[in-house]
Amino acid sequence: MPAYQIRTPTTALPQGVVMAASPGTLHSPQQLAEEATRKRELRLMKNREAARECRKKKKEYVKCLENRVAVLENQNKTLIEELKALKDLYCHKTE
DNA sequence: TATCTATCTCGTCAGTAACG
DNA sequence: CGTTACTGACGAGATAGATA
Repeated sequence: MPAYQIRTPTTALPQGVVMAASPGTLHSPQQLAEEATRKRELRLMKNREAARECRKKKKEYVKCLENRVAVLENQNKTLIEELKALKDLYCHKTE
């Protein structure tokens, strides 16, 4: 599992989703088919939401990495400047 | 302006890890 | 072991920019 992923189980049902009837109340093949369809639609809806959330998290993760790259590049630049200055100082001392 | 191409976005499927 | 959430891969449609 990627490091940016934190599992947080969701309990809320997506908007517009109606809970299926309890198993004991199903009888005819018609009802069974409807139940299967409902289950499939619910699964697709949840997966759709999950995919959106996953992509959002990934985007944020990438943005975070890009920020970190920028910070490190700046630090590197500063350190190079500092090293250069110290070298100059040292050279002039030894002359 | 019509067509082509590259890139982006979204939904779905399939596989996997984690949980109870 | 069954269920659930997460995510990589894929295909389809949308969009933007280039070219004749």
